[in-house]
Amino acid sequence: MQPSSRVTIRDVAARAGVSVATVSKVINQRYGVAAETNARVLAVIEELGYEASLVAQSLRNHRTNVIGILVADLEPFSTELLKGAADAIRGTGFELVVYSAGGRTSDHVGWERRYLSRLSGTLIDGAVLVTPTVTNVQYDAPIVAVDPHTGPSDLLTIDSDNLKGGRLATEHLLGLGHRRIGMLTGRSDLQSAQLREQGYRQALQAAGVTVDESLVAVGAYDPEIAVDAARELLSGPDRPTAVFAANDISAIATIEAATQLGLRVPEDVSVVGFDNVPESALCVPPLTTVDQPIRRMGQRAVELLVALIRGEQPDSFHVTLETSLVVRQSARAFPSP
Amino acid sequence: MQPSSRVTIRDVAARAGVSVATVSKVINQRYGVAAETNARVLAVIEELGYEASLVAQSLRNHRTNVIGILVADLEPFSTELLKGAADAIRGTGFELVVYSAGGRTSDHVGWERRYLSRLSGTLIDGAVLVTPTVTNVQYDAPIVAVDPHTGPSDLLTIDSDNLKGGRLATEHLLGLGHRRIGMLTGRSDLQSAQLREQGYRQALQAAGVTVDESLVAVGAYDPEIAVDAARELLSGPDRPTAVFAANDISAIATIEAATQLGLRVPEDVSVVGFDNVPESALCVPPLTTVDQPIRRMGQRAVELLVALIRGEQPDSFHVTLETSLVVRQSARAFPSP
DNA sequence: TTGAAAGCGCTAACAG
DNA sequence: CTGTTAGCGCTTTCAA
Repeated sequence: MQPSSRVTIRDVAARAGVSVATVSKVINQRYGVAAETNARVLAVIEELGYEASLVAQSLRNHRTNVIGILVADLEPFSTELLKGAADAIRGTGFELVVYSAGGRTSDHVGWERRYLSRLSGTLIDGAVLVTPTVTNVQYDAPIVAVDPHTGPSDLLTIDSDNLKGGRLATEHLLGLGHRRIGMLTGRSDLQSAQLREQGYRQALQAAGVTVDESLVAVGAYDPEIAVDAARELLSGPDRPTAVFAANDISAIATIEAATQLGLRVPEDVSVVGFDNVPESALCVPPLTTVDQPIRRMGQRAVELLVALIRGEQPDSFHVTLETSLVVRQSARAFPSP
Repeated sequence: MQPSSRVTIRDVAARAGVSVATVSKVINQRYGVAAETNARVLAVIEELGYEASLVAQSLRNHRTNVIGILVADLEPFSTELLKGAADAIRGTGFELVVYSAGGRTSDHVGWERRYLSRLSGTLIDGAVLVTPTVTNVQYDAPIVAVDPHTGPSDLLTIDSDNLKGGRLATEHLLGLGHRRIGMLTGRSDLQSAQLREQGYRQALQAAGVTVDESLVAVGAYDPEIAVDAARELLSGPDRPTAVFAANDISAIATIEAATQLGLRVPEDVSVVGFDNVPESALCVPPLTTVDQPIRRMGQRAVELLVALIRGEQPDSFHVTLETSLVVRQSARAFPSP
């Protein structure tokens, strides 16, 4: 990158024959600039194609009008959330920047603390944290957490009714006649994962089915971990006839594992997922899953954050949206008719 | 936001009883710091939870190791691309930041020039431009364009075989017996839109069908514009029996418009889309569409950009990936059997 | 081995 | 109305 090729405020000032302060005033529409000077500076700005450096500006001003969305990775869930966030940002006057920690969060717990430290106060006025790995990120800037970490926290949070969702999925399988129902659990540090598992256990218990712990394996919301765990789960002689996976990614991985083992879905194993990301409809067979309104969660998170930044009192500290069952074709009656 | 609550290098220096310069050296692992001092500073950094401000750093250093992805909006196409970009970024040592112009690009042509000006040189080392609205963004930082603007350009570009895709879609419809085939075109400033339309025209011509210009309407890749255009197109007494929409979003909008008009898809109108975003499988009926490998495009774009930033010669200046037809259920034989 | 000072691009007081 | 100056948080000479 050649030095000096970027147009700075000094270039504009020099070309217009004024000081940088004057140019700054023109840019920020401050009072005290002669109409003629104003016009001349504006012309030079146009001519040179000058735009103020966001970085330099935010180092001075503490308000930047950009909000950050910090995600562990860019995968179906987080990108779906981004669509909702984008919907909500329009017309607010804020801009959106997304930071991705680049997956593999396992080897870097606390990435959001790091990112927040690096960005907040400068660059962003507030942040939405998606599936954070820690509970307490105390910062001066407003923060909203989506699908938060377990444990008590003073953060504002958005989530969906994971407990009910877990129950719904399991009850569906029970209703189809399954009794040996396995579960691929999620990222144990997230509330959502714990609640989905709890819903699973509650539903089984309510139906008088004892949980066989050998049928519960960790999928960690991760496709690779899930595919291994699912293979293991489905390999035994006494394998489950149905599997509830804690998210769609794991459910898809389960179908993959089943296929590798020569098992057909849903004829030999039924699979139910969680999330209802668009990919769940693409998979073969189309996935029966629990819908959580991901886009709406992204929207609410941004709305809440913007209100906070504007100094308004939030009307609620924890928002929980509804979940519901979406029946497609990956689960069917047992024993097979 | 309370002032002074952010931990800065000065806080660390004060607490460790050294100068900021020394702290900086410790952070950057420069030579010339006593082992003992080093340890003490490190301890304070840990204690205070200090992280260097990305903004301040990048104002000084011209290298930041972050690359930017500039998108017009966060919708199915761009988010799909992001997934590929995220795949490619792992292990490169670069971080990813996504900037969204917040849709409604129509009222702001040249958003990417503005963003680039605001970010490049500071904050990002290079950028991927997704569906840019202008052709010449000359910058000191490396740039790769995905689905580029029309007209000659010196940018490195990634796209897919849009001409062939347009032909494939139209030939499929012709093969089903359709002759009155309408088209909902895309954003006319993008090469992809022009080529898809050209493919449509070529296929019709090759089949000896004259293009009825009243059957060609502008959808602009935009759901709202598309739904209106589709309604118009399908309202006439002499309506088309099939519509090729320039992207899946428009195709889904077409199905919506048809439904509003009391027309069934595919019984009364066949619809074919373009992109094969996950949403295309979710729609009712599942969309027959042209697949372009969006994730792979995102991957290639990032790979190319990283190579460029590292000063390597790119092996190619324009990468065009394959397109293929995906038959689902939104198009069927005409006349209906 | 350490620190003082300059400066990245910008804005805000304050003088002129 | 305009320019000078200081400083945001950081890194990098250069002296001490």
